[in-house]
Amino acid sequence: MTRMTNPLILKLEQRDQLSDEEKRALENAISRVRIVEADEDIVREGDRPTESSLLLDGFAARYKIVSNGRRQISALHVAGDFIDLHSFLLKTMDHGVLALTTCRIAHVPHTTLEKITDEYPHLTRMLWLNTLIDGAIHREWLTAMGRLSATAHMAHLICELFLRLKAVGRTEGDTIQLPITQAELGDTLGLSTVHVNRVLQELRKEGLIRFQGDALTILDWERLKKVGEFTSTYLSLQNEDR
Amino acid sequence: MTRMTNPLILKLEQRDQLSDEEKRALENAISRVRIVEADEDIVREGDRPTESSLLLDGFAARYKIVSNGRRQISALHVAGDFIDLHSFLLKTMDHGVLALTTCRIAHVPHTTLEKITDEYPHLTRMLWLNTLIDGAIHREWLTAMGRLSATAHMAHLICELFLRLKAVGRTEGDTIQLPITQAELGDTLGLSTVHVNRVLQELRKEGLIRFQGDALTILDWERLKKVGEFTSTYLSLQNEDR
DNA sequence: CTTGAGCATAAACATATGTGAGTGCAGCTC
DNA sequence: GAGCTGCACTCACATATGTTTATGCTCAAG
Repeated sequence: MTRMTNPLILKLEQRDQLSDEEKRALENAISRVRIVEADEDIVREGDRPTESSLLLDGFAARYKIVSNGRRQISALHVAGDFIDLHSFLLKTMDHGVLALTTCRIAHVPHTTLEKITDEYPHLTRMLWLNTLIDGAIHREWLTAMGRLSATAHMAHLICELFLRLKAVGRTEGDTIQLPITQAELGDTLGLSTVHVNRVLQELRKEGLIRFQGDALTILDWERLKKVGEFTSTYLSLQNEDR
Repeated sequence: MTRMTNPLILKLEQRDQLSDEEKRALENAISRVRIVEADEDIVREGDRPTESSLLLDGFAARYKIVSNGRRQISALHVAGDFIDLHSFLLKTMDHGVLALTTCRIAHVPHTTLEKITDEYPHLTRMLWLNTLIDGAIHREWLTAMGRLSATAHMAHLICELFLRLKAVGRTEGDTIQLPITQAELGDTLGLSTVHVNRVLQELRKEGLIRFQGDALTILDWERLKKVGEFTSTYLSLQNEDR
């Protein structure tokens, strides 16, 4: 495998400086890299992992199945996301994580994480920050789900994904690769597949996006933001002392 | 004020042991206590707090207002909850926090939190855990909002609040004091006030709850859990080494 | 004792979104 | 190149939930 910047480091460095020692500690934390194929579980509900999974490449979704078989996706993960860092302290997974595409995953043993919390306070805060941003995204999704129309909600999600992918260098101009089916989008937004389709058509008709195959292009960022009532504050994209 | 167990310590000790030194560090972290009246903001969106607020008594809500004036509540907080611990690292508040009742609030300066992360790794992990549980609750709410019926969602919320209040000794038998209006419940569940009323009537008619004034009594826990598809795993109520 | 505010409740009606069933295309496999 | 399979996409119809407006309680203020 070619040596390239770990996307987690890329992600954290947008929020605060990391010392060389901290970066080394992170790089060394990775014990092994694994490939998970699309539609396979990366972690299952009820598992008690002894290591956490860092997504190096691909798309993954945290999800939960409810009684009538319906599924809700509570988070979408992209390169650089520490998928189940929370299992380090929460111990038991209360939801599963699914690979939406082929995923390249690095593993960090919980014992290593514990050592980091013992020895690197600032790096610990940065990992904590990472989970706090996940929480902020959850809150934003709750607001969008509860109080925005389906169309606005979809626009919001697209804005968010674009910025998150941009933060880890995964955009090409105004285009992102979004290899997610409409059914999966429905499970993310809490909508039916049919309605996802209607909503996407509307965004297309309004000239806000183009979405063919996996390539999603943002045609009018300002209007898309407005439709989705999107502000990026919650993503904490500023570099600050933390 | 009478000296009584800090509800945060109570809350954390359900999840793992705290040493005397850690408890002392927590007690000492509190710089001043303040009363906030019902319907006042505790923190406002856009604020950059230099201290975090710990709720000692009362009910508070994290909320966000969207364009047409509608409001979404993304979290309900009870005694022992560290309302905006995340502002320690996220810096800028992306939402406001409102007192739903008169609230007694302790303040912990961010500088003190930083010192704790430098000196008390295990206590740091416990505070981190605290924010992780908030995140787990967010995910659960997302699932309930996206994929449960309004009635099930309400039942779910009631189950959760009951257990969370029980964990800090705020239940009397099967009854909790829930001084929250139906409009506020609507903003929490993403429903209209009218529909909240319908749904509560249904739960009453089914003999699952009694809810008069502020007193909410659970009449049939098992059936309420079933209706709300509630499992408590996500609340991490087990004591474990963390 | 009256007034008014804030809520819970109600009924009639409106609509965003869900459901079920089906079509057609693009890319695989054999 | 025939036949699958997985998706995007459509249409007709169903329904959960929202909206508007109004009523009546309860409790505090005067």
